[in-house]
Amino acid sequence: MLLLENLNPEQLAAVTLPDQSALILAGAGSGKTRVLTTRIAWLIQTGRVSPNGILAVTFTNKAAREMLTRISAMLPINVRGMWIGTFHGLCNRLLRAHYRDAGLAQHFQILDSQDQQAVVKRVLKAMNVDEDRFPAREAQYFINAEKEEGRRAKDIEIADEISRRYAEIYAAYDEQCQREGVVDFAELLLRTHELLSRNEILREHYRSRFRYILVDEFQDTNRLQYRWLKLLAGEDSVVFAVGDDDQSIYRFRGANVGNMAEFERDFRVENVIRLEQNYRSHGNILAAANALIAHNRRRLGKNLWTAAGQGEPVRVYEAQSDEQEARWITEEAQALKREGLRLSDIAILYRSNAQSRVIEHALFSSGLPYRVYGGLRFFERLEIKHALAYLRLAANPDDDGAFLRVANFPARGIGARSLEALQDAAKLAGASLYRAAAGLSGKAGAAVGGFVRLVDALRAETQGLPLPETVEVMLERSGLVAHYRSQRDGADRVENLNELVNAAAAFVQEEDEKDLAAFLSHAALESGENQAAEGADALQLMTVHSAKGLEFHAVFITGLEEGLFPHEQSVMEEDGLEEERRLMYVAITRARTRLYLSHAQTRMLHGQTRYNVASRFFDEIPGAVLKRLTPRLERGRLEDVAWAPEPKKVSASRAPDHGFRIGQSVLHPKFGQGVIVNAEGSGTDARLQINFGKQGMKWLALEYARLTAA
DNA sequence: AATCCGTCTATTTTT
DNA sequence: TAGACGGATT
Repeated sequence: MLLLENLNPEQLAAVTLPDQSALILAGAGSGKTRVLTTRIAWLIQTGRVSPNGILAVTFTNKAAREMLTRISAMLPINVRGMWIGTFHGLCNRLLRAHYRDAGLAQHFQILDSQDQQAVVKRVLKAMNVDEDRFPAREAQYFINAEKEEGRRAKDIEIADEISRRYAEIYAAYDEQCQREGVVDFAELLLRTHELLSRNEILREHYRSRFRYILVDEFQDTNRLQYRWLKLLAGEDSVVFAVGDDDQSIYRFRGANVGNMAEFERDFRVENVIRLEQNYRSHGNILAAANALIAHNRRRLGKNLWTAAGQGEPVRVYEAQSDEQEARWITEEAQALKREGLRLSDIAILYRSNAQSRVIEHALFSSGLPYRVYGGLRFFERLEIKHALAYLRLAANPDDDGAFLRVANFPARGIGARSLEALQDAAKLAGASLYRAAAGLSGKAGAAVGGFVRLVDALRAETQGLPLPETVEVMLERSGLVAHYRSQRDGADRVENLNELVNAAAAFVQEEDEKDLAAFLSHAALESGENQAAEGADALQLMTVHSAKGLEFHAVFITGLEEGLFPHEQSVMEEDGLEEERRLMYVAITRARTRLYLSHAQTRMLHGQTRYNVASRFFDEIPGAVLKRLTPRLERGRLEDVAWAPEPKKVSASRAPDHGFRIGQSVLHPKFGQGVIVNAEGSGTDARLQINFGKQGMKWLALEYARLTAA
């Protein structure tokens, strides 16, 4: 069969598995997506199932789109019948279809994290909660965590005053959302789960429809998502779960790798297939990755191999400072460019976003084009949020969040006092702001009344209009475009607002949907491109997390220092170090042919200079695959975190006369390798504070300590 | 209603 | 260092 050509034996076995649930351990670069999509195509082509019987779940819209495109390329069928999407997207689809059974408003809106936080804040204020003791951030986290455990406010075990209060906040928050007809991300999943558990007819309907369920990135599923799958699959569906425990890097947002083991048990998995042949990286790179990840204890076990040769060694660079590291990256990238490499095939990775600044600075000075991933995305921009708020009010006037956002934007004389009066009235009546507005009198009533009429007019005028025109009318009538046009630096925002019209047009065309509510949920569920894609060939700067799933010819992993990578906060956490190591594993396996690892002795962090020791990950990679580009500064192995406290400034007027400087590596006959982190005194009084890593931090008198420069 | 200023904080991120 | 936020000021 044409479909199955060029699959390796393991891939073939996975694709053609008989009707039993299976777990596919797919290593980095092992052709995971290919297996997933070919499996679907094979199921359909061999007549095991019609497209209608397929449910495929992914984590990102990007992955879902990719799957869809690949399948349509393989099969001459209409892919519309298949349900392929993210957990949230699929839940949204289900809830829209059964909103009444789910107890939701017909045009319920979806809150993104920002919106959710705003609702939480409003609830806290209305409850008169002390926001120092119960910060909105914490409350939001609490609510989401509880929802992900499948618990409602009433299910929470009250242990103390604090948990009692949080449970109350949770309850009030849910009531508020219900009143407004809005739903947060976790709610989409929980609501669907509750709907299907409660409603046997619906449950059986979907169970018998989706005979084949496929899950991508299974290691990233959280508890609720897993329960959701179990509920939907029932006894008879065949679940094909693809994942890689070694690439589980999202524990902090609820991902539960344990789901993999649980899946094996719950679904009586007899087939665990390992895809270990890597088609991406050269031998040395894989050797580094394998050796590193072998240091983790909790693994399902897997070893990548490649038919390609050893390739180049992994290059290691030690810089004096973060700035020098950045300059070196720039030079090296320029050299690669001269060799003919496309800049977009070079990635510069870091553990945390703050690290990008120095690098950007160096790149900017050198004139090398680059693109930074992360940051604000299209639908998260303020002007877009404002525009969407008008649309949301047109679709669902009870959306208080949207109401508050734009009632006085652009300014129309509705001040804080008017809004407070309105909120009081709404609270008293147990109604939304929009509905309470009618009962408001006086000056406030007049101004608010004007806004309500605007919303009504907007709804009336856009009735029956095509979506893009609805957006256009809204932009004009709301006064948003006029407002930004009059601002000196509003040009970009006006441009973005116009872009929203295009987004609506694209949505109508691609999704074959013309409903405003559908467009709004699309906006919430798919927050859009991370940054306008610049056509120019540019270096790719991103965190290791966002590099997952990507590959590059050359990869720089920067800031490989204790405290940074592995991050100091993770080292304290249970299992934190193992996750950092998986993160490093993900970073390494992004590279096809060239890999650079770099670290700096000195780094500016939070406005203070820190003296960092090289990451322990260097010690976990065999020296044979490494090639040092800088003179070797061998240092003690670090089992625990070690970094410098704040150094005292050595004033220039009393420059030390002993020749040692802060940040320098030294050798001590008893304590071994260390880094000077502080110094005081001079001459025979000179004392140095040295970080000996595992041996600890010591103050030594220079006169007696037999120190040598390392 | 807009702006200024001091305080606080500071992994990782998708939906 | 630098951004976000809340409170106070103009």
